[in-house]
Amino acid sequence: MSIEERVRQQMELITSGTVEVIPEEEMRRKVGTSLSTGRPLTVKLGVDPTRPDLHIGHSVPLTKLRHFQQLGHQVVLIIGDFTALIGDPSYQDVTRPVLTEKEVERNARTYIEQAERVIDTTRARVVRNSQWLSPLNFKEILVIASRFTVARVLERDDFSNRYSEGKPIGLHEFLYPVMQAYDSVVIEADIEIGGTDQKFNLLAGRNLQRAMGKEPQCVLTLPLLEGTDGVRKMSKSLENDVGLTDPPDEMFGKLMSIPDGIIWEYFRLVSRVEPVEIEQLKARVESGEANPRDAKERLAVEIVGMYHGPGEAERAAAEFRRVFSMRELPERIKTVEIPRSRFSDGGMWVVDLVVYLGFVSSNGEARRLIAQGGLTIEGEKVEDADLELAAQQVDGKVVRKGKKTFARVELV
RNA sequence: GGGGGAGUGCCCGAGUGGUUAAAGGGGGCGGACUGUAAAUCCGUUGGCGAAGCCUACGUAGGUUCAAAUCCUACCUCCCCCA
Repeated sequence: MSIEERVRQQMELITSGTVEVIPEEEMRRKVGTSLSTGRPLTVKLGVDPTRPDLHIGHSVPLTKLRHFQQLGHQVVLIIGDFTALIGDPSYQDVTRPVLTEKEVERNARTYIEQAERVIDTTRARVVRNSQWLSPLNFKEILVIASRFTVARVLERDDFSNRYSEGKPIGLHEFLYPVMQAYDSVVIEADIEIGGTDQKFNLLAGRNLQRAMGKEPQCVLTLPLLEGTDGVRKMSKSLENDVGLTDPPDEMFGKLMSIPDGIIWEYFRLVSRVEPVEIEQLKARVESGEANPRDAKERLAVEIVGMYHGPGEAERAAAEFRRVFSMRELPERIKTVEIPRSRFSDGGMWVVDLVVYLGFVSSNGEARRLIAQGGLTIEGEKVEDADLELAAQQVDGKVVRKGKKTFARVELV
């Protein structure tokens, strides 16, 4: 096969699912040079260990890294343990809270573990940017920083919005893109990938490399995954995320709760279902032949399968049908032990029971729950908030709050 | 260094002496409906075994029969000028 043909093949996989490749021609040239010299390209992805968990949104760039691995290139995962101390100001409307080094380190470790679910970390270089950022002295920092201008940084919407709204911008936040750019200089990245929100930071790397006499990297941006609310970008802090370590049932439920409108985006970005098949499925739903619920179920099975295996995915699907479609009891219900002593004088007050089970955090909330008909014991609705329960009325019985919270009581 | 402005419940935000546990929205919780934990609609959303009583509007004092609202000091933040 000719070099040109192989370049074309590689580019097809590389550019699939991307938003922008900047500049595309240069990327093609790099791939060509790599193929003809046998030298793999260095592909960089930087992640900030500001949070202890990765969610399926993070798997979008990780999946792209895996594509590069498949093509034989060298992947570098940069754990931004140093940059995390500042926090990326991209698309933030407030200064991020400062993390302690200990928190960052703990997050960094879980990041690596979780990245292993998507890429082959044995073949990837995993490095921490504190390695080279931490030893820099003030003079060196000034030399690097002088390659950037305030006007340039202020062009960014996130900064200019905050600025015009009178919100504070820490001086250190200006240095964030500078540091990320310097990472590219140090590891001599050929390509850096990131979400579209990273475009400025990614291009900063390209500019700094050029300014410092290195070959500038190409930049590849990927779409941001919307959260399960279908409105905002997926983020743990917005609580609209699907965590990579979420248990199967929870992961499944969260995926079933996404609005219909973003089903296809999820399929494209975080599942392994082939594009052709996605299009067919979409067409069937749009023609009314198939139900969106079924498409969503398919999606949930795929994704849960990726992280927990197909067996667990099927189990979670069956469980979901049972609990939410059929309104039956789940297969596994957590058991809560209650000492018999709580029943000593006559019985246990329902309100106490609900609080004890951890269903609510106050008596008032328990009363409200009962008043609104959201509490059942062994399938029977509790109508009276003053109800006293005898031991045999609850022992071994299933208490249910709303649709999705269950506990089996066991007296000890 | 000078001048001005702001701090309200989980979040945003209204309220400038009394019917204010505090409008409205978001989020949460519950219910109805369904195709699902979508969408939509409705209810609810400080604590106390619920009577009444506590606690709450940056912090501490004060004025008043009565304070989120007025006064004083302090803390924190922001803006403008230099």
